[in-house]
Amino acid sequence: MILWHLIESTKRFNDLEKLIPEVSQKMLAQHLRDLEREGIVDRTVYPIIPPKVEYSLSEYGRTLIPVAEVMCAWGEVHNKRKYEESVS
Amino acid sequence: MILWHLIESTKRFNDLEKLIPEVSQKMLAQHLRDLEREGIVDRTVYPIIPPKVEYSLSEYGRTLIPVAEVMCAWGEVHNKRKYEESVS
DNA sequence: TAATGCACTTACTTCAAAGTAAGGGGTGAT
DNA sequence: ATCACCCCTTACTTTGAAGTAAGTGCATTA
Repeated sequence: MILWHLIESTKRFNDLEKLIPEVSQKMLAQHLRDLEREGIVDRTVYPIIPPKVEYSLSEYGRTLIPVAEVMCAWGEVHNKRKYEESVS
Repeated sequence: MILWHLIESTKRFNDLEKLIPEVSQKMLAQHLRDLEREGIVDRTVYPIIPPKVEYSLSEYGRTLIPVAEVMCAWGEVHNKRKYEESVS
């Protein structure tokens, strides 16, 4: 989910919070830390006030894009199928 | 995991139990039921004694194969990377 | 007669992941 | 002087997923 938004472009913490309101601050921070530790996202801190922290996909993280896309594509078909099921 | 083994061939409940010893009977049964309800696996019961129940990927389930493969491929690269990290 | 195999289900327990709520540190705006 | 913004962290609670253990039903085997 987080990654999905970072594919599009670099995002700030606050941006991600707004884009994914169903995830709490705690979880967002934790997952971002995990992704950073795995080297999947890059974290850039600007030492200004108010603070600004940018997250982006690392080169390594970008290798996940095809994986995300194939999963997403399948998910859409799956949803469509379930929808058609509920209609009929 | 379950699906991964079913890609290869049709399997009986007991086969899956032996192939994936780290998952309990309960979980296996539950996941198989879920997968069946989603139409991803087919369940064939042979009314013989002792009972025989076969699970296989449905046509729909087979659409997941490319997804599983791309995920698996990425996972291998990820593991390799982590291994090389731990060596250096 | 008792034990075994197959394919589960059920009841109870445990544990980690996630939710909730609050704080903190520093500055700029009201 | 106080509030708000930004990016989190910490402490406590809750929830749901999975583990464990036992039971079921029928027939063959020892």
